[in-house]
Amino acid sequence: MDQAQALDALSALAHETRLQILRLLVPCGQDGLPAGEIGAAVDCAASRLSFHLSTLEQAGLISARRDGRRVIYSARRQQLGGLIHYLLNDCCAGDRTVSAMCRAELGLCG
Amino acid sequence: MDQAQALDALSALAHETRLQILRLLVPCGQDGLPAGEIGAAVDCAASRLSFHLSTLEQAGLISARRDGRRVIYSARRQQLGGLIHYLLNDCCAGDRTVSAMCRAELGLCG
DNA sequence: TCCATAGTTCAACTACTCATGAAGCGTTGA
DNA sequence: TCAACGCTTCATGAGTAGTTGAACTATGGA
Repeated sequence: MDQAQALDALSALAHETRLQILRLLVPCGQDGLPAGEIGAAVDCAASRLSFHLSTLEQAGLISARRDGRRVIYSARRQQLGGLIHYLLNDCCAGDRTVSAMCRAELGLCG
Repeated sequence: MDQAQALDALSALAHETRLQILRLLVPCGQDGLPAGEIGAAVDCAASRLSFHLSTLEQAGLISARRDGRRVIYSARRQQLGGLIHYLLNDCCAGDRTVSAMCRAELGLCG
């Protein structure tokens, strides 16, 4: 992930509804959720939801596939990992204070 | 860090100049850099720079102190770590794919 | 006290993002 | 083939973020 991609991803995440959508989709893995269920969960009108989903998709953070008349969205977890990787490595240059904050989450020995 | 703080931080980071500023400040640690040097490094007019610095400061990502007639800015690395922690833990719920992407940066044994 | 330096704040403008409702497109079942 | 469903796209308007240059504040030195 380069700076331009990271900026796209950060912009996409910097919105309450879209962050909510991602938090909803990550645990669902590859199965994902249809747009309608996402809209109900985040209490969002169809057209607005579609806008937010397309923003997330353009940023590479989610992907869509059609299943009959429904469209299933799922989180692209590699891209999310890539963003965090970018923040840690390229942006924070492996800074000790920053990385120490993250170790507990990753079951580390360091 | 809660969702509101994370959203502030993400918004602040989602701008090329501000991301550049942070990448500049992190390696400087507590010493930080005066506004003038930051402006020269990121090629940014004074008033615009001041605007971006205040955005980063309001988001809690940098802090300012006066030194004579200069104002020294330094990265608040704990907040940066907190944001990454939030993305890993609260947003991605410790997802395996996401955390695997980050392990290499942290010198992990897992 | 006066001037120069270092930054910040303000006002005006531009550009972009977001929300809304209506119209449109693709799919399914009668 | 027609209506219903699920979702997307479009047009519009409101609000917000970003840029610019001028004016302002604070500090230090002559």
